Amino acid sequence: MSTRTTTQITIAQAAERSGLSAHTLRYYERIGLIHPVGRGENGHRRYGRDDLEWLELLTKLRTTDMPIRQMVQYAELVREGPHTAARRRAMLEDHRDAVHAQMTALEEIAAVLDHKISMYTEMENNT
Amino acid sequence: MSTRTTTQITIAQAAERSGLSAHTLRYYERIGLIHPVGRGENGHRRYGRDDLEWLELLTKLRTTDMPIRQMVQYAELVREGPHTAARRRAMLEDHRDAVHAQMTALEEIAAVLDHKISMYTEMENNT
DNA sequence: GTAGACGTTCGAGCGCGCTCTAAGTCAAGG
DNA sequence: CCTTGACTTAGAGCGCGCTCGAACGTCTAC
Repeated sequence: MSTRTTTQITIAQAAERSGLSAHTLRYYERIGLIHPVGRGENGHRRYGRDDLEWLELLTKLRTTDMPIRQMVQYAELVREGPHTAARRRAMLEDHRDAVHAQMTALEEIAAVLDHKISMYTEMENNT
Repeated sequence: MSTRTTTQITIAQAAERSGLSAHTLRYYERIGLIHPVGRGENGHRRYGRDDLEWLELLTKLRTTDMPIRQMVQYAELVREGPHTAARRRAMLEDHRDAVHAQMTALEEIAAVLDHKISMYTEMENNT
């Protein structure tokens, strides 16, 4: 029998590893973005491997501007079980498309910036 | 003598062409993001070619997440005259770098999403 | 001359995503 | 014992970027 003691860490450590603040971690839990995390004897939160992986996904989605409401929805689907897999995949696909669109826009604008910058450089040389 | 009557349009038209709301246009002017725009005899704003071009730049900077404070700073430099060109170029370069960083992050995450999506697809097929 | 569409100013309000405060619990160390 | 410090909760507050409302002015058509 394997006792499931998978590297339980404190909220401070989880904060440091995830790059989020302890405040934010509690906030995420409150709003249902994180499944209620386990507690130690003293009632303190203990974060395990899975929690950290989940946080990693969350931060990826956040940095690509997925709205929190959508992330909550995704989290709910995960909690509902495997039969929601198709819907989850659809959400990820939608988001991936959004990310692609974002990238296209960025590339276009980067080009415009390069153009403007070189115009400035030219101006500076022609004086 | 050329009379300077360069296609003066109303705020509603400027809103439509720029994709911003009239409310937002006035707001941008209030906070110094747009140099005070000309007025018709009735006191109504009249937007010209230059204004529209400026708006176009603004929206590009916004969609690439340049903070409004920074854009205001840039606008101030423009108003101060040509001797600020070097500083303006520096700002654009900084922002271009930020955009590149953003793009890199997006690419990385898009890859992760693709991976997760294909895992879901696999799951669905193996049942 | 009056309705209705469009414009003006000033200031308040809002949605998002945190961020922080206050008040309390608990454990370890001096 | 008492302090220190990491944790807990509930709820208030904040910065950003708009967004909207109220009250009023102006132009056009009927």
